[in-house]
Amino acid sequence: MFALVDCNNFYVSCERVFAPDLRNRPVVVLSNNDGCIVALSQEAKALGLKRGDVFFQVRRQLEASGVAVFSSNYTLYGDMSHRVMMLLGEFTPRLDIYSIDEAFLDLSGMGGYEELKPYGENIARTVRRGTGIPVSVGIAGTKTLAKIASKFAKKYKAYNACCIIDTEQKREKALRLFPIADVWGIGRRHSARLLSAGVKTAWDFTQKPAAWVRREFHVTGFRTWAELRGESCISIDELPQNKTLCTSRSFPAEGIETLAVLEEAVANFAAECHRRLTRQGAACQTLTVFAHTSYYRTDQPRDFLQTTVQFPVATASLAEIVSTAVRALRQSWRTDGHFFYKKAGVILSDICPADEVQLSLFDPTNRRKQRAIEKAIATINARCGQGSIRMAVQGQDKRWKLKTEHLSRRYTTNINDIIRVK
DNA sequence: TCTGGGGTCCTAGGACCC
DNA sequence: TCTGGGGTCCTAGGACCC
Repeated sequence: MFALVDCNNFYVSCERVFAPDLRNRPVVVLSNNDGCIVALSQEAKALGLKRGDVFFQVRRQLEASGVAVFSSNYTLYGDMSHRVMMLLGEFTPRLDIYSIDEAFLDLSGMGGYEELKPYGENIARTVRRGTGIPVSVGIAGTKTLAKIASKFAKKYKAYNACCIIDTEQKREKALRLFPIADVWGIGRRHSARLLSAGVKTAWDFTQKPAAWVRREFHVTGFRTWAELRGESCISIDELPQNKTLCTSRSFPAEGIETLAVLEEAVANFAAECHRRLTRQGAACQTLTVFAHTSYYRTDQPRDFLQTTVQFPVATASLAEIVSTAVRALRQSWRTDGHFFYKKAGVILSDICPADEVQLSLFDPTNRRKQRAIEKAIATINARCGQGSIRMAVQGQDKRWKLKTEHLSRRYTTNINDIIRVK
């Protein structure tokens, strides 16, 4: 059996933990740059607001309805996520962290309903008590069915935060109620095609012949079909390793027009990529830098820069990654025009474990010395805060900084922001 | 004025090998 | 008239997820 634990309206719930007056009030959380809505409370959904709504277009409506608005505070959400996952880790030796707000637990060896139901309820209670975050738990024999069970647990209060699909009768009943478009693995395209084939619910899909599903929806669709029928095809992945790693941002207002400012931004993106790369104990062989103008502006010249560089030997070095990114940007910078770059980013790919790097006979770099320096930097940054030591090209003033006009405090990660109880 | 940021997997088709 | 059979690797693009 698998359990899927899903945090309810995660970003909104994180904000509510530290601002209890927001309970029962409509709340939305915005994307970077306060661009669009990425998370909403139930009350906000009831007002007709949707994920993806563009902030400046719905701003008046938000003000008129008294909706609480937050810029996204990833420092807070990341830390809260970590706390939730730590608690979940105590319930199973095999935890599969699927996203910032979801994780699968391997419950193999557990007993029947009488044992699972209190166990699931206990998971929800423990997370709620330990972090303040409400969660929904779904338990079933496949990951796809567990996802469906968690949706029922979230929707109907009577489940007491834990829904279990453990018999054929319950499976059929659940699938007959479940719209095909909401199934994990069925996106907009597939659901449109399924609807035109007369498939409205998850149950309808399971009644289609295997050969048709395999032909029309390839192996991924076929796996979803089999999982819905109770055959487990997607296993627990305890240590997912990134295959690519990307740090990118949109810039506020007009964007960036000078190379110096863009260089500083790209250097910081590269440093962030490096931080995430080394946290996984990995190295990368390929680096890509890109920058482009706004897709929405038709009145300005457009441009898309992209340069990819192969490292001679896979690297995990801050200096090498940052300097290579900056060099790649300079290389692709155009001098024959004047552009306002609205977004830029750094992508690391061909990622492998740092201790499996293929060395080169002709590599002139002193890797041992380099590793010692990197280790010292990492130690100091861990002790004194990220960015205490950084590359000079990363700059100080962050001229490319994001717009975050509705940011909450870093309640859990900065001593100056800690909540005060009077 | 203003429109997010991060991933994975699969397939088809081209280029190449014997 | 009639153009083999078996592979690998790479890339672009599509579909999906949160």
